[in-house]
Amino acid sequence: MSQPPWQPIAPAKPARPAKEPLTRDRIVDAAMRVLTQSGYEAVSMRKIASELGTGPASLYAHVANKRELDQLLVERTAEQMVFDDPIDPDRWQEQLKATMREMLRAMRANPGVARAAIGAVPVGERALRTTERILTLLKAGNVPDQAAAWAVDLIPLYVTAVAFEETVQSASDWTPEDVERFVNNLRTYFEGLPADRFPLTVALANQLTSGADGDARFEFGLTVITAGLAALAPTPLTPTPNPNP
Amino acid sequence: MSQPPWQPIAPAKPARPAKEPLTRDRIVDAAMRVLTQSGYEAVSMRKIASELGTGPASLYAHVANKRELDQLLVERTAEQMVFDDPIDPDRWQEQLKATMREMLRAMRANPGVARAAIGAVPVGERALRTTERILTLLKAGNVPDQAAAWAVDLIPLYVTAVAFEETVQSASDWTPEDVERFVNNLRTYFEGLPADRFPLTVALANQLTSGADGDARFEFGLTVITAGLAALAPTPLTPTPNPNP
DNA sequence: ACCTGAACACCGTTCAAGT
DNA sequence: ACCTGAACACCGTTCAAGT
Repeated sequence: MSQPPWQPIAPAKPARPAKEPLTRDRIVDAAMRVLTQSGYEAVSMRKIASELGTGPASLYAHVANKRELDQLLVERTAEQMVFDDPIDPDRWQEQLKATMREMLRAMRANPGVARAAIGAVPVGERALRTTERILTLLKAGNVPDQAAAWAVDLIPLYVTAVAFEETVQSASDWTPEDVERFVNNLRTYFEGLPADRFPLTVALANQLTSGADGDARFEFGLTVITAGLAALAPTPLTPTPNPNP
Repeated sequence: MSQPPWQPIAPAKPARPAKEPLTRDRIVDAAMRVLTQSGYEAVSMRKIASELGTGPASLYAHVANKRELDQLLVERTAEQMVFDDPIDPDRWQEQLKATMREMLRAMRANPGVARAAIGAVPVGERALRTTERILTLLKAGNVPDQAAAWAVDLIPLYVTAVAFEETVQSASDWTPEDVERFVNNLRTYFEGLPADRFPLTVALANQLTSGADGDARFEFGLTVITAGLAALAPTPLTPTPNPNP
C-alpha cells in the first residue's frame, strides 16, 4: 500500500535471512549428522562446511580446530546418556553395570564417536553427571576415595575402548559375512598352530573366537571390573549391622 | 686389460646396486623410524617413501595399504616384548601384572603405536606367545576357559587404551608445564562446581586429578582387573590340599 | 564481527608407462 | 616383477580481502 515504488519487490528485511547464520551448535549438528551417517573418518572440516553450504574457513570463526570439534561431539554423546534409576546402595554393583551399559548404548547410537572420545574426557556439566553417579555408586560400595576417583577414569576407558573396537570392524566396509569368514579363518589358524608351543591357544581356539558379535564380551568386562572394584572395599561383604558401637 | 675400448668406465655390474631393493622389512623399518621419532600422525605412505628415497606408489608393490602397514607396526612392537620369567602357578596374579607391565613398556618404547594397535589384534607367531602366556597364567589361577579366553581380549585392550591415552597428551605438542596447568585448571574447575549437584566430584577433586603423570593409574587398573579375574575362579582361595579324594 | 576464495602444505591410492 | 611420475580426489589450517 504505502510501499514506495522504488522499493524492490523482495522485502528489504526478510523475516529471516536466506542463510541461517553459522553457529557452534549448527556446526556440531552437521558434524553429528556426518558422523552417524558416514563414521568418524568422514568427519572433516571441509565436509561439514559443504554440508552447511559454505567453505571450510568459515568454521574457524566458531571452532578453534578439529580437536575442539571432536571434543564437542563427545560432549553431545555424553548428553544423550540417561540415568534415571535412583541410587540404591544395596544394588550398587548391578547399577554400576547398568550405568556402563547406558554409556555404551549412547556411543553405539553415534557410530564413530568412540574414536574421538578415546583420549578426551568430557567435562561439560551434563557429562559430569556420569562422573558423579559413578562416584556415588562406588562410595555406596565402600570403595576408598582414591580408588573411586581412578575408577572414574578406568570405567569410561573400558567402555570407549569396546565401542571403538566395534567401529573399527564396521568402518572397514566389511559385511557380516566377511566378519564371520575372518573369525572362522582365525579359529582355523589357532587350531593349526604347533600344539607343543601353543597348547592353550590351540585348545581354546573356540573360546578365543567366540562372542565377537554380541554383548557377551562386554558383559564379561563389566563383571571383571565390578568384581575387581568390589574387592577393593575394606569390608566388601559385611552389611554394617549397627552404626553405633 | 682385456677391457674392450667401448666398455663404459662405470662397471657394468657393480657389487651392489646404488639403491637397495625395496622390501617389506625395509618399509617397516622406515615406518618404525618415523613412528618413534614423530608419532603416529606423521606415519604416512608418502613420508615413508621419501625416507626410502622413492615415491609413495612404490610401496604398494610390497604392502597392500596403510592398514596393513599399521598392522605390521603392531607386530613389530609385539615382537619386542620379553617374557622370560618361568611361570609359577602360586604367583600367577603377580606374574600377570608383570606381563601387562611389559606390554605397556614395549608400547611406550614405540610412541604412537598404540593408536595403530587399538583395533588390531596381533596374530603373528611371536605375538601369540603373549596370548599363550596369559592363558597359562589364568589357567594356573583356575579361571574358567571362556573367561580366560575373553580376558585375552580384555587385557591388551586395557594396556593399549592406557598407552594410547598417554600419547594423545604428548602428541598434542604440550609441554609438561602445559599438562600441569591443565590438571590444575581441571581441579579448580571441579572444586568450583555446585556442591549440591556434584558433591562427590567437588569433594574428590584432588583424587580425581591426581596420578595423571605416573604409573599409579595403570597399577590401579592392573589391581582391579587381576582381582576381578581371580574372583571368577570357582575356588579362588583354597590351595588344593590333596589331589586324591 | 563474521564470512569467504584462494592458497599452502599435506594425505592415500591408482594407473599407464617404463625397466 | 618391480618401480616410477603423474594424476585423482581428498585433508587441516591460514590469511588477505570482502561485507
